[in-house]
Amino acid sequence: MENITEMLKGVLEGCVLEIISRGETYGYEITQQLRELGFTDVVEGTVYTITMRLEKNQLVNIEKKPSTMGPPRKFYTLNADGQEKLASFWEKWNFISSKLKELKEKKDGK
Amino acid sequence: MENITEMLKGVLEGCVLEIISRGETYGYEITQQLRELGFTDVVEGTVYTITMRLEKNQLVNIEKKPSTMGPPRKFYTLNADGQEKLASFWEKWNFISSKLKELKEKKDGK
DNA sequence: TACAAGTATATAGTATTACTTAATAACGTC
DNA sequence: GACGTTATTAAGTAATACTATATACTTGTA
Repeated sequence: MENITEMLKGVLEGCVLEIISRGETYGYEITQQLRELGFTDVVEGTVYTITMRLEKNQLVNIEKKPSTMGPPRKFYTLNADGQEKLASFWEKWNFISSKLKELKEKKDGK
Repeated sequence: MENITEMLKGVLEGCVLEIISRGETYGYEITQQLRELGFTDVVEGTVYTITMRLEKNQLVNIEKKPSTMGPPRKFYTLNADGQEKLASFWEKWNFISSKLKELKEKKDGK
């Protein structure tokens, strides 16, 4: 499939928020989960710019914990603002998704 | 609803391609159709940057015709490359859409 | 000891895209 | 002629994902 970068804009951050909302997790693990989901080309750098942004916008709580497998991990959880942002993300996604569905169905003559 | 700009990236161009594929049309009319679809905040300038890009990437045929309502209109139709790009757009959309659905459904415990 | 590989975080710089704003122009009508 | 609608264009901005790279800790192994 062709490059999906542009279409991921605004979507990837929502995915990260959703993954964090499932329970405490850290950057490297989030990257792996995104790749498992199917976004196989997502790399650490991309996820870290997102988590940095979440920190900067104060949407997450942070707790640093040691790891037996490498350097310390920064665990994230959503705070109230983060949950609000997540809800807003799904709202926007549902809106666009419904509009695109409308457009597509018109195409197929349904 | 909050600003959906970022989420429209990569999506709006696909919508324009789809609208053109329905039949010969021009920038101003495309803008109106997008607004009717629900993207009420889309303005001419945004659509023209997209049609300019389509021209530059040679995805459209262009025919200039006079209008009784104002200045001449530039009518667009999709060429073979444009249709390919449109198909690629829907492929990418279906992919991301299915992944997001997966993520959302896991959320709801379905 | 040295080195590679896996885990983990961080950051500077780039490309793409939608948006903002404004200019220009043709036409009808008041 | 002024104004509203139709219609195209262009310069500049902001946001985001990606590229590439650096750093550091642990384990295995040669």
